Amino acid sequence: MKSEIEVFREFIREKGLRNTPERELIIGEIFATHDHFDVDELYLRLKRKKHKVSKPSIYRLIPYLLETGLIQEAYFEDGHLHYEHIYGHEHHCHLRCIKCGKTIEFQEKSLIRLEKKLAEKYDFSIKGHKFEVTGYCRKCKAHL
Amino acid sequence: MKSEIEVFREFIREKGLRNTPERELIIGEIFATHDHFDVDELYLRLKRKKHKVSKPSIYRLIPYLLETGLIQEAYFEDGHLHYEHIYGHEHHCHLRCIKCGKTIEFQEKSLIRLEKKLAEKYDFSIKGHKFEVTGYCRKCKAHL
DNA sequence: GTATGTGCAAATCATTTGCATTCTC
DNA sequence: GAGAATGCAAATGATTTGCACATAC
Repeated sequence: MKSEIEVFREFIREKGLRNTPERELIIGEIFATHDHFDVDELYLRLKRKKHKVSKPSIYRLIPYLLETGLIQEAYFEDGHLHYEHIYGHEHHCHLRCIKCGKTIEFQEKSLIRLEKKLAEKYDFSIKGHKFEVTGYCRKCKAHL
Repeated sequence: MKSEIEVFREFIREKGLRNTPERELIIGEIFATHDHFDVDELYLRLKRKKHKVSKPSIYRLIPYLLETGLIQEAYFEDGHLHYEHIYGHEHHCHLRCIKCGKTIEFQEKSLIRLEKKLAEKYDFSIKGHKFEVTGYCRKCKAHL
């Protein structure tokens, strides 16, 4: 399987754009942990490692990463979007605690079937889906 | 079935808060159409009808409406949240066109079963779910 | 060499907040 | 009459943009 960077380089080449060390640093950092991320947090992680990358460069890169399918929007919370890298993962959904933010990822093949059914019924060309279940985790529901 | 306003009045009373004509106007406007709404659009709709309601009043009301379950967040798009009224509707999910924004609502009982399964498996107390399928509608996929 | 990408600072846009005033209970 | 809610204007925070400079191709 191609690495994330290779996928991105190919995309850049096909589009006639230019690659830069900043972009590779950002992508490297996104894939450095399994966690979800948001722009500010990603920026701080890069800064901590003494990498000189500005926030606008991150904001400008995100649409391309979405387009390549390397990342996707995960959820909107605390006034901003949170993303996750999906390249190399199976598609998954989220079970998220409203109180502490704990997130569990799970796979659900039945949703793919449902997607196909909808595509047919409504004559849509499906690009993806987001299934988010919210509630209280074991610990938090005990203290409600 | 109680009207939306009655539900809200009851909530206000129980909480020891105060009701106002502004709040009733906002709620009335939210339920005046079947469409989704966002704050700015709702504000303009009220303005057009010569109703004097400020945006902060809308913003301050929304958390209460979410708490009563009269409305819910529908999706984040164009830099802000979109809501929909759900009181009196069956729970539904969205199929949305990425290009033109056309949205189809559909019901899916199987998701409730899935929710229950997850609740058991991960020991969560489930509050709700959001299932959003995105793609291109018939018209838009023709012009890709 | 060209024109894309970068960082900075300023602008924009959604949302929140402080505050004086008004209104509900 | 006390405390909530309102509207306004200012503050905040996320994101975007203009621009001069750097650099990838």
